[in-house]
Amino acid sequence: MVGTPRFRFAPSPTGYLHVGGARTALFNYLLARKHGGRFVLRIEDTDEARSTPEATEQILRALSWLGINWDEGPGVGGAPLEPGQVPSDPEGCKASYFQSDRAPLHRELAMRLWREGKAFYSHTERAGELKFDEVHRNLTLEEQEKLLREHGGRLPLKLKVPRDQVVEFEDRIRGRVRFNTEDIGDFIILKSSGSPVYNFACVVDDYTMGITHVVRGDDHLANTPKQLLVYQALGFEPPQFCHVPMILGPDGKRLSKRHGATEVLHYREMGILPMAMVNFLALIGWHGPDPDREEYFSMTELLAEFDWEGLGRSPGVFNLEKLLWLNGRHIRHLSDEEYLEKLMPYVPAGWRERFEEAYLREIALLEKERLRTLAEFEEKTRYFFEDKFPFDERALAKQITENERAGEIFAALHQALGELGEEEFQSEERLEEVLRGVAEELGLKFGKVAQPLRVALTGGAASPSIFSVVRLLGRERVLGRVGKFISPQGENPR
RNA sequence: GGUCCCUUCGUCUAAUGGUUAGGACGCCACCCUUUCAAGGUGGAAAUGCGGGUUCGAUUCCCGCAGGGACCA
Repeated sequence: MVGTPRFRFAPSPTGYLHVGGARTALFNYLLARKHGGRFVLRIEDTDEARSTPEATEQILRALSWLGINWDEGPGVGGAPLEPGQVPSDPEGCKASYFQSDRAPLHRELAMRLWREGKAFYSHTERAGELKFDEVHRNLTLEEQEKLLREHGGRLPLKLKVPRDQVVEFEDRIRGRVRFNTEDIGDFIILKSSGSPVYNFACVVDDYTMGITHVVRGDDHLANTPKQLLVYQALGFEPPQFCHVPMILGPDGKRLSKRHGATEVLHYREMGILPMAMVNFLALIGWHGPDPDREEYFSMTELLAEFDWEGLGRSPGVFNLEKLLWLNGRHIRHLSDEEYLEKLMPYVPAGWRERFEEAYLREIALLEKERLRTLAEFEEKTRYFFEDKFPFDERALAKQITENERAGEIFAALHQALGELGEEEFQSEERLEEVLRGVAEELGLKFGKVAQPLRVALTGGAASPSIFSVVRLLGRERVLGRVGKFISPQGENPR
């Protein structure tokens, strides 16, 4: 099939989009863009019991959040399929991107296989009871109709799989892969309820949607020979397959909930930037052409550099630390304006109401170098917005309650800072002068004064520049907070 | 249990029939510094095991082990 390459991502809406699925979607998206192709999104909602509209909605939202936009799929082109529509009308068959809409087509083609003697009814419902059903697969159509009637029209339809044949294909990542049909056996394509089985619906849809490249997780590798047999029976030309390795949890097992968040949208709540997530996912199972290149990628850079060549074959462990690091890189890479815009949803509404935008902005920019996630902002800057904020026990002990000179230091600070007017509080230069003066006066290194002050003002041992903190907090709040610690020894003897 | 897939620092990965096995996260140290970050410099850290083929294997082949997936 020459022409525009067509890639697809086909999730089942039985739950949220997890990171493994997101990565598969991303690879397809990048490959489609790279090769001037189309990226198709198909919702495989054939499992009626477990599929929900909410899950579909969630998946679409997650993909959109990541910036993985589909050229065709829900909301983009398409209409429900007419009952009985067959692939003589290929455009029409692309019409619906919900697999459930396509059931008539699946049934139609399954029946065609039956009429052609390539599929048969069997009452050994449970697959695997016997690999090859030598009795039923050899019945004539008439005999099968009779059998079907005897079972009230409810029998599964199985594909008649040729015996002792090698099914092989060229996988884009793994090279030649071979299976023997003796290990596969006849398998169900239509359940007794009349609904198609995954391996059948998938083939019909991929083919009728004109998919040329099937890039999916290698958990599907063992499905591929079965699908190839379906292509063969239907007389359809198969697409090119590419099985990407899976993403594992830190214990080397398939990534699952017990490893922490596997839900893509959960990372949005954590304050991960979508582009950081994309960057991170791209780096599992793929590497760029230049091994010494830094690992930061923008979408533009990914689109330029991503290709088949960099794809690897061994599974990768999801490394949260690296994601957080990359997220920090992406945060710092944002322009100030972009950063502020992206940060705002993570700033408590009350803070935005009660404080001036300029104040918020300054604090936000002070933290820009320090954040690994946007959600961290709230806990890291609470002392700027609330008078009640938590104290780090160890810092409090070290710098204040167990510091013999704390009372003296705070008295001197209170005295010296108290002498400054509101205006002088706005000059970090002036503040530095005064604070260094206090240290000198007490015969202490500057840090010995700055740290207790930092703890008193922020509750912790780490913060932006102490001068910025003092300035932004302002005279009143600084004197208030310092005042409380003037005689800690007296109040709180150790 | 059957079939298939995978195996380089803790993790993501690069490379080659001959290299000091490279980069990145994390870790450690140092620099910067009022702290924490950020940034910079340096360091520790890997070819699963056993056989072959070969002058030489981490690379090719075979077994094993471990992990994973699918089917049951």
